[in-house]
Amino acid sequence: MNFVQELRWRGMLHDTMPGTEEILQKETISAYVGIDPTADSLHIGHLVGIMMLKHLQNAGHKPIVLIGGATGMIGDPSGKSEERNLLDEKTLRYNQEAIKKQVSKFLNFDSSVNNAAIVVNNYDWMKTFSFLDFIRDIGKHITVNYMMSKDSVKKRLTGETRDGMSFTEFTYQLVQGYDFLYLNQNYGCKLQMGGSDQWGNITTGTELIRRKTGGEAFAITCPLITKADGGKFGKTESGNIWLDPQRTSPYAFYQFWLNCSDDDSKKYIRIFTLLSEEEIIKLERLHEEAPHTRVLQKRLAEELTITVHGYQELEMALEASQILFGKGTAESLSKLSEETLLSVFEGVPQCHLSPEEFNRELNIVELLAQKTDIFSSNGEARRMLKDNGVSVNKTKVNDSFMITKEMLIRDKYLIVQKGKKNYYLVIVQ
RNA sequence: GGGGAGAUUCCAGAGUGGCUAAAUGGGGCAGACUGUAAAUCUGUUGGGCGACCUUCGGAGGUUCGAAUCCUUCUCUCCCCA
Repeated sequence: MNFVQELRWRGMLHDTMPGTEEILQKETISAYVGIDPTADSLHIGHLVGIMMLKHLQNAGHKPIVLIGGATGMIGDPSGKSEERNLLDEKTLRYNQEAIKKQVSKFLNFDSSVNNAAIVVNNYDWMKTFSFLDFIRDIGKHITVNYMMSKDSVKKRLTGETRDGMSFTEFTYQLVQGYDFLYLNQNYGCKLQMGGSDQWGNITTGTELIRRKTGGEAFAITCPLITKADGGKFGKTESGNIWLDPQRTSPYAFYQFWLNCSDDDSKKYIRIFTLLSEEEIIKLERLHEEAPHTRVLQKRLAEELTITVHGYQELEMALEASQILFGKGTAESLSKLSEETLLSVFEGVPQCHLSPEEFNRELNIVELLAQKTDIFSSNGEARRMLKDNGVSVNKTKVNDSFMITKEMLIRDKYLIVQKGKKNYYLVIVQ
């Protein structure tokens, strides 16, 4: 199976430029995907692009990860993002290294392989490119008419909201187009891949290459990842799901995938794992037979947690899930060793209290809203208590509940739950 | 430079002197049901136990009383030159 076919059955193919499949068959090429270095970690929204590169590399081609140090400062007009901040070079390099480290869990960077992945940063070639040079050497080749016809631009000018658009944003596609040209000339890169929202930007690049050098260049886009309920993929109440364990604990990461809806997990397992088609179909059949066992979600969560965090962290996440969602009781919690307890609750918000607070009995409302910031106001805490939404050490409590020293697990810990899934660890010391 | 429209609680969007902490929808959170799912239903969504306090772009003013009227400032969008 070739690369394009692979993407197709996995539901990762939205559009290709004519000739793309042929050139991939005919020769070994290099292709790139761009990533904005806005943080020192990737989040799971970046994973689709990475997986495209992964399949590309598996098919024998050379993947290039382009860090958008320059373009990231401008901001794509199609995104609803606020004004971008200028990253200083030090932060930029730091983020780049961090991102490379994460990407290397997926792609092979071993330079002894002839299709080893590489990371480049467009800041390196943009920083010395003067405005005058740019408009003369690059801007000349693309007409404003052409640029205006892009959806991302049109939407801003004539769409419902008519936001208007700064010149800077308008320039974006040209800068991204130049990246492609640069990579084409310096790395022989003939293909750019990205989300379907990138189509316009990518074709500006291929157009630029054709007009300036007469060279050939191609595009592949994948559908934007959606959720069955229409929500934005990769976001939870608490924000992005990051690959960095400091930002999203392996437990939370595992839980994210485990909580996917049935429909979504069918899609995601194709996109985010390397399982074969036969195996996925087999898993789906198992899932149909006994949906409640969530075969697909479990496998998806396991595969990804292993790739990103490793076996050991997966074990930990499984154990934590067992304790938090199994038939955990106050007793089972108190039986845990301190070490296990802490590892289970790693990544769970923690609050610290001094033992003096417990010299007398402490009212639950006071604890939740004043001593800690589990709730932002007394009223909210009371409301939630009244609605039967708060548990202490796995036991539901009401608003007259008093906390005593004796309730502390190992004389130090108190497990507070807001609803079913939101845990808080109160540490008394 | 000229003209017009607008800025409301997380978002969208009603409200044009007292009955308005502010309709409705979305989103969030919780409860029931369940598979730690989806769908559905229910409750809740400024703070305070309460008397009350703080909110409708900013600042002043009119009034017994203002999100609503006036003045001024800031910002956004549209149209004309």
